[in-house]
Amino acid sequence: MATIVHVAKHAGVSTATVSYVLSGKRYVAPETQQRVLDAINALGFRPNTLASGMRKQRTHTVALIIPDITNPYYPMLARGLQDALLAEKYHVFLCNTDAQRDLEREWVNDVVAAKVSGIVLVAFVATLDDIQEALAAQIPIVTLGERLMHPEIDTVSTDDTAGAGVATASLIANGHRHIGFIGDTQPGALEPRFIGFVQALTEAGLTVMPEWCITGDFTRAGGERAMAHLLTLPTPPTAIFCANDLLAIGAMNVARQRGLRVPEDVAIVGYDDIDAAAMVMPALTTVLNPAYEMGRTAGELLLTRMQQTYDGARREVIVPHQFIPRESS
Amino acid sequence: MATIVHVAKHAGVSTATVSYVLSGKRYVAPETQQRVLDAINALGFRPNTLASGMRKQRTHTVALIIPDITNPYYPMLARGLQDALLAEKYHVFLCNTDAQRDLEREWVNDVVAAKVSGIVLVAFVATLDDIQEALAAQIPIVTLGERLMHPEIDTVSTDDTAGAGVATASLIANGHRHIGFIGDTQPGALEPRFIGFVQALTEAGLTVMPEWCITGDFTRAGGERAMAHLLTLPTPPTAIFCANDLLAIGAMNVARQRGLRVPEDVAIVGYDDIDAAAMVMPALTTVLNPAYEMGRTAGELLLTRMQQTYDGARREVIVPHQFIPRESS
DNA sequence: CTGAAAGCGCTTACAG
DNA sequence: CTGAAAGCGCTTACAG
Repeated sequence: MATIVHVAKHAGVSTATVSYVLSGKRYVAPETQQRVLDAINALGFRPNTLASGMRKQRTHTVALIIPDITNPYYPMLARGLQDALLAEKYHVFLCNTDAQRDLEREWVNDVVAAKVSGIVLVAFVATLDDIQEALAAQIPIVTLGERLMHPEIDTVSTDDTAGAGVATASLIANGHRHIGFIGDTQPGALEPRFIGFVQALTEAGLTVMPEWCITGDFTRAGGERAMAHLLTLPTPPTAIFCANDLLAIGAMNVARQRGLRVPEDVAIVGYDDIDAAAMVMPALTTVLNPAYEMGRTAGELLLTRMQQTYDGARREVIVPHQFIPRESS
Repeated sequence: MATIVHVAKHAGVSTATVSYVLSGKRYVAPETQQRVLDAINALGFRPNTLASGMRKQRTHTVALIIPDITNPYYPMLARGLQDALLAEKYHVFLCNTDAQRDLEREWVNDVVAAKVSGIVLVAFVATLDDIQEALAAQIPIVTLGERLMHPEIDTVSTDDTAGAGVATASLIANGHRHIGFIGDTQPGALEPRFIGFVQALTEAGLTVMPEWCITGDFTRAGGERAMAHLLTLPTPPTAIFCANDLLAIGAMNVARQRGLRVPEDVAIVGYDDIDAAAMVMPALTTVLNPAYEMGRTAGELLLTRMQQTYDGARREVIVPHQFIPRESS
């Protein structure tokens, strides 16, 4: 394997000059430059990224720290990030935390020790305390969602309240007056979807009926249980906004098993736009959770920090949601 | 940040000794060892992996080179790999090639230059030529599928022929005699699924009807088109084996739109067991493509090579498929 | 316009 | 049982 020393010898220059033609950090006479380039080609030289990382204490890689790549939301996020980083040829470390605090903390410290150039963090439970080492090491961080506020951490998020509002409003626009909710009515990461639902009803002058608002556990089975319960009520809602697609698909299956037509007898809207949403029958109306776009945005924010083209105050970008009307409403 | 030099001073030993207590590669007197350990704790020392990688020309990371993490098959594979590597704390690089040859080649060369400790490669088009640098650098490689045969490359694969055979046999066992196929009847990566189908019919003494074997393009739309075509035939098949779930879901949707009952009027079986397979109605009978298990196995094979606990001949492990009966057949 | 040389933080062959 | 020192392959402050 050729090193910079071989190239320097071959071109009759110092290693410093080779390094400078590679980095462009100082002027090199055109003819010298050409000789170096020729030598690089002749020897098939590839700079050893490890050695340069060692000098610079940065490895030209970005750590993506997420709960679980197996959750359908994250692959898109990962791809968006990679696509943003591709042109600059950053590598990406994939780190799964299973949303456990000690793992979130451990991965952050671990990749700091590995001298990554930047971190994209989807933290479910970590606090600022847990990422102290990264902050101290001055490694740029972008978080998804608004959990980790810090003057030097950029964040990208979506406006779930608005997304839920649009989805609910579409039901109202279709003439529904009896509208239910399946999801989480309690404070937590997904509460904004409930808030958006409530706001939309209120703005339309409708009242929120507590017995139509069910807390389910965000699985298909949870949706089935919630729907089964709603259907025992004397007057069930004619439309339901579900806080995610799994819930919606479960609800839809139960409705159809009971002989109800969707959307004629009950209209159903979900949230996220997972793959299955387009595949079920009827295809599910939903709100796209823009994972790809968020990943890409995170990558772009990170790049400006890593390349030091920006080092001002905290930025927060909100990626627009997108309502996807299909057949279930 | 504390370095090995600080630890050595603090413990009153040489850096060599610190290094040896860390690696366990030579005997260190118990008391000395204790002093070093205490110093490490006192200073919060974390070895700089970059520096050690630089010396050893290996970074304790594994590159996962796949077409696209966004394809629902690969997240499971990635997770299986990570879980296998977790105990040994290897990092993983995620590399998307979009199944393009130049990208496959480029990523391999790139991660070789980055001195990864091992490579898990899902190559769609690369040949042995394209991975020459990795071979030359003696970096252990595990490939998925049987495309890249080499005495030093371990591979893990599934027996798709057998899986397709079991799925088709289940249809025959249910009394079907008119069985169609949607997928790819031509040579290629998914041909084994057609071969398994043909073998099962042949073994049962049934004839393969060419007009019931449709080449679709492995999307839901492809399945819809194929099914629509089959239904124009004077006597359509009463059961269909589809070479993947997307195809099967498309076929099922068209059947139901035409008023046919599944499985009573047409039975349908898919392949892969993607998330949506369990969510559609009726839930899809399918064959599990054991992505997680394959990732884990790849990780295990790689580990033995990276840790040099094995360096014998090429190994090939075949991960068992699993038939998943549900409602569509 | 370019070079000589120190240094990033480890590991390990050599020596005793 | 342990240490002194070379070296992995770059980058960059210093110098001219």
